[in-house]
Amino acid sequence: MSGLRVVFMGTPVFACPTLQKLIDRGEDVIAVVTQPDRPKGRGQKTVPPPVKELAEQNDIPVLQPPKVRAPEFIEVMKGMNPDLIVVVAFGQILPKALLDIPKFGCINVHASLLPRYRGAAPLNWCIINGETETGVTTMLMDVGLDTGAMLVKTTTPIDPEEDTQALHDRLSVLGAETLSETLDMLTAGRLEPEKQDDSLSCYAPMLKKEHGLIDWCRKPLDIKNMVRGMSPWPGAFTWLDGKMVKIYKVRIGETEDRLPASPGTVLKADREGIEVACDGGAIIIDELQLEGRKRLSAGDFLAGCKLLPGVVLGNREINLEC
RNA sequence: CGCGGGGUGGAGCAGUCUGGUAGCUCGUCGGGCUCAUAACCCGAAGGUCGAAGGUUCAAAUCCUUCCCCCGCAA
Repeated sequence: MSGLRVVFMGTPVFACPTLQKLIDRGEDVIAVVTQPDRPKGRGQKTVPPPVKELAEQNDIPVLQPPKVRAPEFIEVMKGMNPDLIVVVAFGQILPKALLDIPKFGCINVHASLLPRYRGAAPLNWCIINGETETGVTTMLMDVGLDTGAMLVKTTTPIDPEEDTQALHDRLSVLGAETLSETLDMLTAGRLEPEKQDDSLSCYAPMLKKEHGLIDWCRKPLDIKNMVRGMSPWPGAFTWLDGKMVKIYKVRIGETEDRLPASPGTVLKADREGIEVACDGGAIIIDELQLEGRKRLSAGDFLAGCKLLPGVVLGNREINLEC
């Protein structure tokens, strides 16, 4: 408990543990700002952001401005006279007029080791690029995108088998803890903001669906990392029989000598998995999902779909009866 | 009413258009073969075909309504 008047800004599930932490600490969370309810999912039903639901459960006033840079919203925020604004995966850029309002500024929880992986999708890109370590950084926000001075940094190793979902769940909790630590230091007057070295920075842009298309011409390790980084969303995929197939889990095949096979060719398909040729080796698919169907293990998938060696994946044309 | 696919023994699927004996690949159980096996051979059990109503001599199949799952889209 630091007795701070805090406004929390965040939107998805990732932000919830941090909001919960603020509540548990007994901070005076005077308002929660989140994105407007939006049509989402099958049926396009309008649903509230996860952060909104958590806030309402705790009787915290919720604001959902379409644009936080709107002058009217800035005025509302000024009127609240917050000591601090905590921002976690909010989804909108905060203008200087907003950043200048709180006495202690705006603190952001970012899911990477800054200055690496600034931007919207740090978790995914860390895994896609095969990083072995990542973490959470809290920073004092400035007008740039994730360029503010760093406050507290927590690192954690990335397991070679970990996918984005698992990392997401871990880092969302780690983020809450890191923020808590940051607040402790803030109230103790021990924070020492450290400027980011821009020359070491890189960006993690928002993922698009196309990022998930598997290029079988790449190395086994690259493909495996890509599948991990895309799971569960947007999902790595390839084409089979003119249908989209999502690939959720793969292994790297034995790099024994093989007859040359063009990338994407199914080498073997049995309950052990579906082995597919790629550059310099093979990838074994363990878990996949045909469009409109359930997510299945390779064994279950093959029980109902005769997938024979020689079939080539990825070229979006019909080449077998399934 | 955003678009589309699907619910059939324990798992995954075919059969539905052109109503008429419940099928396939596995799994399970029993037996056999084998030094041995997740391999192979033989046999068996196991299903109100998502639910309700309707049409019909007869419905997994045709008509109506409802429930659930999933891909796109976000």
